[in-house]
Amino acid sequence: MLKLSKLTDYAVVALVRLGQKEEVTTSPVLSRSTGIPEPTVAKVLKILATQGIVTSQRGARGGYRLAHPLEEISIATVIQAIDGPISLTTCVDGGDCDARSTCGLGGQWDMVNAAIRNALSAITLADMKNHTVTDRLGGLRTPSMPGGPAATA
Amino acid sequence: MLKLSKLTDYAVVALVRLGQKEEVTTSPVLSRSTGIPEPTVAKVLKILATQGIVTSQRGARGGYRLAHPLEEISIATVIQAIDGPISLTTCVDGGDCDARSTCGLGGQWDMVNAAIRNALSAITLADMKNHTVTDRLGGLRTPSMPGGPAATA
DNA sequence: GCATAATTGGACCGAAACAGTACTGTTTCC
DNA sequence: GGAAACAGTACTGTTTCGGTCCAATTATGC
Ligand code: FES
Ligand code: FES
Repeated sequence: MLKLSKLTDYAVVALVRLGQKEEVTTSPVLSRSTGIPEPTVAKVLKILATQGIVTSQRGARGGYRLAHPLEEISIATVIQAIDGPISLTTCVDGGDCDARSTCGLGGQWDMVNAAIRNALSAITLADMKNHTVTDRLGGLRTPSMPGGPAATA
Repeated sequence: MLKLSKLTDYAVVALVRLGQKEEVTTSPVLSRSTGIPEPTVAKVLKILATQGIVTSQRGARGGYRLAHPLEEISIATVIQAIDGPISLTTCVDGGDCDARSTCGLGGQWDMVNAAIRNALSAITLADMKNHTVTDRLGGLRTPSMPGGPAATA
């Protein structure tokens, strides 16, 4: 369905909320603040900590804190942290595709991957917080897009 | 992992290959030509037929043919045909998100969805065939991943 | 210095979606 | 009438995802 995992959704919510606090924040507090179930938000924070997006402080009086300001964290970064690398197809530069020799379009998917990655990198968490979408997305237009109503059926 | 299904990959390969033939082409021929297993390519073609991307001719001497020229079929169209709608998060306009009231970022994901959809719509199957990437992607620049202009505020 | 409590870290398990396969039915040409 | 090819449906195995539980670590308080 080309939808990112719910964990990523939660991650963005938690990060934005975390960006509004200066102090270190614990998982239960963040859970109460966001409405996300405690174990889940804990897991998300854990992953984000391993990826260096948030810094963690273990032990009592511990918690999490943003490693970078909210404006410098792009959606792509969060997605890559949670969902793994953004590579739409299996036949990327690695190449475990079985039909690579015959398919004709060698590694042409990389172009698509780059396009998506750019689109995702252009949006930061600060843009999500308050929808001050600048005109940075102005270059992205939707062109024609055929195949709507099942022309032949 | 934010990767589209393998079926979609196969669909693009099959469609590009189909675009190189003027005649109707059968599933087994297409399978041999692309290296995709027969049953799988048949399934993909079937789905594409229901979505109106290819037209089918039943009976003996039947087969499939492109419904539109290769240049008019965007990647987004194929993805939507196979994988369903492109909606990255569960909390889109529908709104079955459980944390909508507390999360703060109302329906801000729609912006992200639109960005991806546009990026995907900007690439056609013809662009995949021979990497004649026009300057259509000129608008998609990689904006210095973290810490871009941060034009918000 | 030691016990205690709070909090993160990593591992485990069940569930759901996905990919692939097989079968049966309908349509068309020879 | 027979054969070839698409159409639709159903089933099964696999993988990934979402969620939960227990162990390691650190600050606090006595
Ligand atoms: S389908 Fe994977 S390389 Fe072409
Ligand atoms: S997380 Fe779904 S609406 Fe905010």
